[in-house]
Amino acid sequence: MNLDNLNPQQKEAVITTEGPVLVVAGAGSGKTLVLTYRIAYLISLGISPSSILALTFTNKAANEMKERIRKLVGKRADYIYMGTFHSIFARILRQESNLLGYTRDFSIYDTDDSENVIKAILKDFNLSENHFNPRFLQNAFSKVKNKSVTNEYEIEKTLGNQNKKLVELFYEYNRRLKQSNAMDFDDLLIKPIELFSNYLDLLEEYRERFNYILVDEYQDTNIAQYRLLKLLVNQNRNICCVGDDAQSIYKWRGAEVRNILDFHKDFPETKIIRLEQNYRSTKSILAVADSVIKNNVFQIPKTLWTSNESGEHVKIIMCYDERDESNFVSRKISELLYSNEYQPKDIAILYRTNSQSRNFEESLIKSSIPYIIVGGVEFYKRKEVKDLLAYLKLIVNPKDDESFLRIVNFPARGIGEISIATLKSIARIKEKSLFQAISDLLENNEVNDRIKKNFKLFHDLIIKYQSLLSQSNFYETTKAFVDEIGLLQIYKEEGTEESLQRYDNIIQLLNSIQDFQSINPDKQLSDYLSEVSLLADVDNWEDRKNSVVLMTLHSAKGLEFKVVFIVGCEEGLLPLKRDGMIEDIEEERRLFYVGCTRAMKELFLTYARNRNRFGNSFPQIQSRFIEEVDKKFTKLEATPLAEIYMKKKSEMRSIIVDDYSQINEFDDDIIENTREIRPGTFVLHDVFGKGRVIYSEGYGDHQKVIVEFKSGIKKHLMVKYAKLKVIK
DNA sequence: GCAATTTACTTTTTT
DNA sequence: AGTAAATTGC
Repeated sequence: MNLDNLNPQQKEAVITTEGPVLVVAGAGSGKTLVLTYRIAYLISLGISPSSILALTFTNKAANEMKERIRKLVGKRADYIYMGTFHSIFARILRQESNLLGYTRDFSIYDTDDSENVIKAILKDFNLSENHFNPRFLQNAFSKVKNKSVTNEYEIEKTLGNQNKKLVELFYEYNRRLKQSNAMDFDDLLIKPIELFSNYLDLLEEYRERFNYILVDEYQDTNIAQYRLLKLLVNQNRNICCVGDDAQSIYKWRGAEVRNILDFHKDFPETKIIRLEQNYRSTKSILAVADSVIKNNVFQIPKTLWTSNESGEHVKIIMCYDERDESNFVSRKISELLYSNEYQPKDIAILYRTNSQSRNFEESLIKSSIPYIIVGGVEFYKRKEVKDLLAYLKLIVNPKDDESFLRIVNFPARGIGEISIATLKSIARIKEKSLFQAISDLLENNEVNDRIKKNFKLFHDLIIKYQSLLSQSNFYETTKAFVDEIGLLQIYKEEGTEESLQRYDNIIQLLNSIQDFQSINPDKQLSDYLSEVSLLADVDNWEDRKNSVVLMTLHSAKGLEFKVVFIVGCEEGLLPLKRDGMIEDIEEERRLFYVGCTRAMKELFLTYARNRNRFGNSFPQIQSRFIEEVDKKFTKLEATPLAEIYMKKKSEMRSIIVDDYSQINEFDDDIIENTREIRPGTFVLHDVFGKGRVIYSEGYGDHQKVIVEFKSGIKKHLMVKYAKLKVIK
């Protein structure tokens, strides 16, 4: 194998195949390259691909890596065990499920499902949700599992509050999941630990199989994952972990940077390799990122350097408000696209919270810039999608109470609150799942016939499709099922924009089932459901679409773009403040660092003077991270609106100190004016006819635009003289 | 039991 | 401001 295009450290990381290796890889230092080459190299040495276990952070990363390895070693790449911790161990758990008292068709509950289970428990225990916040409990339970603590005292300590009640609820929660033949995300990590600790011969089997273990994004593994790794590593101790403590951004989810620091304690013979040359970014971008991250006290000292050119200055832009901010970004993107230096897919807009995407969506539409939002209300969390999936889960796993409750009366079939309460009490007495308790309800003389009839219909429906599923392929069965309950018809008849969207989503879901079946002809419906539950937002993003990408800073981890906009760089937003508290300032700083280091050529940092939150506008202060940036590498700018606002504000201050009403009136005027003619606007010109504005600069009498007319010619015009009329 | 209206809550970040 | 939950009226 040819390793000539690797630098000495990268090469060492590739060819040190035996024994524990820790690769401390700075941002953009070719970490993915090293992992792909390392795996390909192992295979070229004659090592069986199926003895390689490669754990990544997202499915997307796994697929990309597999694709790249395939290019190097061909078909053999298909046999590598590669995927996220969750998906790999879900697969193993399905195989060994009976040892743990689950069936192979167990359901996977997402965070919302878990929260619903907790709500149901609180109700049954007569506890107020005000006193026991379900979301808090869900979070706390997850923490216990992430830390993989098992003894009661430790559980109590982790749950906090010295509250025995919480421990009781925790046990009840797990009991109910087990009874529903369901696992939550964390179970997918701790159940394997349980499995391997109880069945040592089985552990030995897996240890032998996975002779080479590789872990990507190691800085974001939690204690449970680390324990799992330690269990699986065999006497050869061929484990290679790649990570960067500066990019650890999932501490809130239980990730432990200590896993990096402590690695050599468990593996004293570890070879530590540092990758410090950055191949991705310009000097300016790297310098900006570095000047901020060095304010963190807790970090492994390292010097990331690059031989790339200095490049453009990093731009810091002050905006008036969030709409001005999104308009600026759209304007700038039009400009970048117009220069023909960049394509839409080269550009990313990164923000701290999903809710920030809305304004950008609006302004990008107005400017006719193709875009794609990664995340937000994810596809698989939408009501209609979850409903259909709940039906399928119930058909596959009749013990799944959560799915049962979700769809038992949707579409409406006359099974209301009272009917369900009756069924619940029967289920509790008989110690059966809700679905299984239906047959008991039907034989119960105290239940009236109307209720019985409704349950009977529902029961027969599910039974029918259970048997259909065993007879024909699951896509056909699902399709027939959707037709029978008239799901598509319901949304079609409603006819609102929202329900048509839902219609499309159901179609899309059916298509994805069909695709899954044709790609994996030997797999079952439960495999599909499992895969779908473990998809991340980024996994669904097809970058071939050539669109500007909008996503959270978290989702951007591991990706790179030629141009990056980090928006909303304001105190309270980035770093994010909640309940008046900033959770963990160093983690927020690392998040900012991750954002900056995604950029290859150009980086824009924007902030707004005012921002709407919960319907009210609040004055904002620029982020401390912007203060920390070494200004030698930046250029400070302001949007026209922000400039006028600042000027006006200082003038006003000298005249009337407290009367802000005049500022607001003034603001409305200028906002209206600059909004009218902007990139994307269609205009009519006396001489040139119809055209579209593709670039705009300046404001008022100084506003200049570039218009592309129908004839194809582009004109630079001063709005003041051009007498443009806005059309549509 | 169901649809329509009112109220409450939301903005962390995700497998 | 926008959405989900809760409450009311039929």
